[in-house]
Amino acid sequence: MLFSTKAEYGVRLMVELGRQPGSAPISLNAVAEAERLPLSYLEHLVAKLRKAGLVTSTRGAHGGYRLARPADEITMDAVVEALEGQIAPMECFHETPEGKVLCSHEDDGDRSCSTKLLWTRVQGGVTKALAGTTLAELVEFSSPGGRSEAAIASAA
Amino acid sequence: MLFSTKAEYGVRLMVELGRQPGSAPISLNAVAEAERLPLSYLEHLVAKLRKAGLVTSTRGAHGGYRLARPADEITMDAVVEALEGQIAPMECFHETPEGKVLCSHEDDGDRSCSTKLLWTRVQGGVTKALAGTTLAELVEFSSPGGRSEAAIASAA
DNA sequence: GCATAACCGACCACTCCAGTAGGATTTAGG
DNA sequence: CCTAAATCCTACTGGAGTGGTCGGTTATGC
Repeated sequence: MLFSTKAEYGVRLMVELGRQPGSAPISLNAVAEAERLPLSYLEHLVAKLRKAGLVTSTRGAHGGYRLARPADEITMDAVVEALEGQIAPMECFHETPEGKVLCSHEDDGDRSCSTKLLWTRVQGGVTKALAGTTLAELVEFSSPGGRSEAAIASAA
Repeated sequence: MLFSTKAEYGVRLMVELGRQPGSAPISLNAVAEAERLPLSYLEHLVAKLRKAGLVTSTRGAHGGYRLARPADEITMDAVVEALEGQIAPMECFHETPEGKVLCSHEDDGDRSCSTKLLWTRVQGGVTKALAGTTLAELVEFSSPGGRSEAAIASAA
């Protein structure tokens, strides 16, 4: 598996929040029941989403969570990265702050890493798919009158 | 990490085999020393590659491994899949023998899975990158007079 | 027949995953 | 003010997968 259930559950959580357009916050309990997911586990996930600035919370009775931004301004690379950590295809694969790609097998004077080409392409494919999908799309897709399956293919 | 070192080591192994154009088999020991990888661990990996029909082996003294096909006829999706198992972005993501994508959250009468759109796109991006890269490319890229870094970007 | 190699299976330490548990804190409503 | 509802926080745990190691068996060239 490329991703664990953290991403799976977390994305579902975000979709659930995006489904309600009202300004009232939604309790985790409501999300847990709607998606049939364990509440106590969702707590861990939503904490990551909050720390990443993707959702806001209001405490106390009638509290809950809201999207921090409109759903069409939330791309899924931010969501998945908040939940799973940095998305790299491989352990040896690091990204410098300037966005340059490094492989730890290169900088020790060795010949250039034979697998770098492959992992770079893979990462490109994943990030393009994630960054090219907004939460709004998922909300629309999952709603009863949502778009057809044909929409799945289009990644651009 | 999307992939473990099994894919990393296994791909290196394949590149090493592809580097020698001679017909003589290459011993695992030679590969292990060239790439500084533990021999006994490589044994497990090469077994998977052999079972997948990607390499052939000859036993006994002066034995070793060869690519089962020319390097430009080996695409990396087969290699990675042999090493890591079926490449699915998510546990709930199954592919039927006919190539149809199923999500286990759909077939129990539920509404269509809200995350299917996303994971389908991600998988598409990954498989496109893997299937669009041949072993021959990696061999050429890693050789001393190999192609420039500019080649990394091109995924088509 | 001996060194060299592929093969095979058992084992092991470690880490991460998925989830539970228990409590502390905050807040709306009565 | 009290209480129920909710977020928040930390610690713990069983299980699975990772990244190896080890010992032994079989096959083969010299």
